Amino acid sequence: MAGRVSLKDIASKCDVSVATVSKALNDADDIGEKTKEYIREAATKMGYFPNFAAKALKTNRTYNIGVLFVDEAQSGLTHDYFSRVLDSFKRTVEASGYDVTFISGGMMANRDMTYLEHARYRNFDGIMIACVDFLDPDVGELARSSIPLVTIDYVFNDRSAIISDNVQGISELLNYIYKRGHRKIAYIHGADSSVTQARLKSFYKTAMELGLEIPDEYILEIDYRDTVAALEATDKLLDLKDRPTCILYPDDFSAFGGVNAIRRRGMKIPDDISIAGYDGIEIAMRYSPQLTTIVQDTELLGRRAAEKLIDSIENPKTTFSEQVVVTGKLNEGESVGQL
Amino acid sequence: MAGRVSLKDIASKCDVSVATVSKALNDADDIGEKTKEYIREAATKMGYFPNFAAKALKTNRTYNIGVLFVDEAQSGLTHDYFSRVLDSFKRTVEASGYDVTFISGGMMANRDMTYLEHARYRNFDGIMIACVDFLDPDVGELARSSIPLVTIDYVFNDRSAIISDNVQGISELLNYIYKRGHRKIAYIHGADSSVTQARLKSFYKTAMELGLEIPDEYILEIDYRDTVAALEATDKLLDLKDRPTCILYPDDFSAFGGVNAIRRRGMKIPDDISIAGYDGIEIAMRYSPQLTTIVQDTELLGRRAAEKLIDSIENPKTTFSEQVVVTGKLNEGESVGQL
DNA sequence: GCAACATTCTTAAACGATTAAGTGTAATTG
DNA sequence: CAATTACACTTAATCGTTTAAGAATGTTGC
Repeated sequence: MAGRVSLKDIASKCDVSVATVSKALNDADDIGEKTKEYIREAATKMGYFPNFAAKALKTNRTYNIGVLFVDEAQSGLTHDYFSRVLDSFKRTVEASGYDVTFISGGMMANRDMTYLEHARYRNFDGIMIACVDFLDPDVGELARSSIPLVTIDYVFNDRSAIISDNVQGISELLNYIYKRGHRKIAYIHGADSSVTQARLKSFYKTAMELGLEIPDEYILEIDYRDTVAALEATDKLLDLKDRPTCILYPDDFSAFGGVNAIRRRGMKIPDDISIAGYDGIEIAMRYSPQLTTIVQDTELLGRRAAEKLIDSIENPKTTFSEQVVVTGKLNEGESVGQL
Repeated sequence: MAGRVSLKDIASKCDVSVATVSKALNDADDIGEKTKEYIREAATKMGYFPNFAAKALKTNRTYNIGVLFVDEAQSGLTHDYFSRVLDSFKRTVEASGYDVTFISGGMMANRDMTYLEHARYRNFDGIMIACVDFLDPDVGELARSSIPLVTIDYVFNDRSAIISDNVQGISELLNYIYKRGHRKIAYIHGADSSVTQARLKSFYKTAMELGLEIPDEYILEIDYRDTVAALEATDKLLDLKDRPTCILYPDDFSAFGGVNAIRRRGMKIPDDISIAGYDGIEIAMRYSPQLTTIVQDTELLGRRAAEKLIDSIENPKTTFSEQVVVTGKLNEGESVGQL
């Protein structure tokens, strides 16, 4: 009700010094039990809660975590996969008393700041980076700073990272498709990145293990989440004399682009051709034919990232950098037919 | 490189007082031009940027905006429509030097805070509320506070709000469907809320204007974004002796649930039955048949919300509360056939 | 009975900025 | 030329906390 109540107000009300009030509320051990009780009671009665800025100024701790989250494709928060990771991350850090603030580049209080400057200005206790162009020098500068940090799906030299197990995912997916009788498998993969490289490598390795021949024209590259490019790439594959019987897409979203191309020709999934996506976005699981895909454990990815980050904030001595791998789960779905 | 540089450091380096440095950097008019230049130069050379906490403590301005964004359906940030609004909001406020921090309820620094307490603790300059249960008493408490605030798609007494024009949207959609020759139109609407009420009212009004008969069994209620419920509701409609020729869904997402029910029966869209969604989420625009839907102008919604909020933060005297209505745009798509 | 210690509180400095009020010098004015 | 004004700076208080160091009181040990 009243304007903000400060320690001073409580102090005068209780006839003690400001220091006593501060210590009482922080449960210091040089304050008597009865005094503590008395002060605490008055504090709640007066509706006191600490002034964040003052506390931050003095303690150099903000309980605020900066999140760098700039979709390369400019689709921002709309990217389903990372949105979920972020959401899980947010819930976990909040449970430990941290807030989440977005790190922005560009203009900031009429001054052009780099990500690092912004992070230092806001004095974030830690930083999470996801879904950005990791080759951006500004991002690199941030990663080289001394601020506790965790990245998702990208490993910076000697910094903690949570990465989804793309090797296992592709391998499991490919094995499943093989088991369903497919031998002619095409892979439309995403644009170059560490994730793409891991997947491609796993694809070739698994194919070799299975004794599969993969002609060069079965491998195409498009941008992630580009339904139009996916449509065109699919058309190219369907135009081949020796058509694949199954097509892998970089992500579920672009798989939908493939579906369009396939439907346009009057072909049916999975009867005439099989497809598989990656990520397990909600709509893919709900739509029919339900997509065969690797469901990323976004909940776990976000939570692990949060846990790791908080750990390195609160125990800087004992915490070491590490890469945590989170495995996805095959959703068999209905889009890969039995041959 | 060095630890943080403070005004004091610059002051001693430049042989002036701290006050002079502060004023020089803030371009006060009682500092000589050459001195300003000299100090500014030293400041950049030393890598100075202000300490946010100190500034906030003194000026009582944080340049931080709290966003309350709790999906009722627990899907958090994954809600496509609001994610986009938030993204646009974020970009706009950042351009004016504000940051965005999530307001969380529940645990916060080992104390259970209400939204308002959290907002006051962080000293947000302003607050944006979207995508929450507006009947939650905690949300109401926040709305009744004196902090500048803007809501999206809900109007609190005497507070600014940005709302999408549901009346116009439904009307335009229904008129289009009518023009395509449909007379038997069913409406599966969302759960009760101000948005739902506006749409329903508009639906009935427009139907009356067009002289349409809407039997009661054509009107069903489900939760928003519930594909399973949408599937079941669709089945109910398709089981009627007197089937509708077109079905409206609460949102694009649930429309996909309807598509499943329809496809399951071997029926084709729009040949055997027509459907329409609402929102214009990305996948709906990319998938075939492209959904007939009202595309919400999420970019504008977010931007207007940001503009309004910043205005009321920076010009508290001259700014008045108002409700801004943002109209959507009909996407004709391919899911409503010509009869 | 007095040094030593524990307990509980207070004093005061500090964090890094902003800003009203004060000071000293130079320029203007009637 | 004395008085006023303008200019360019400094002093010092302040925002709301934390925390090291000091002080007052009571307790213990020998």
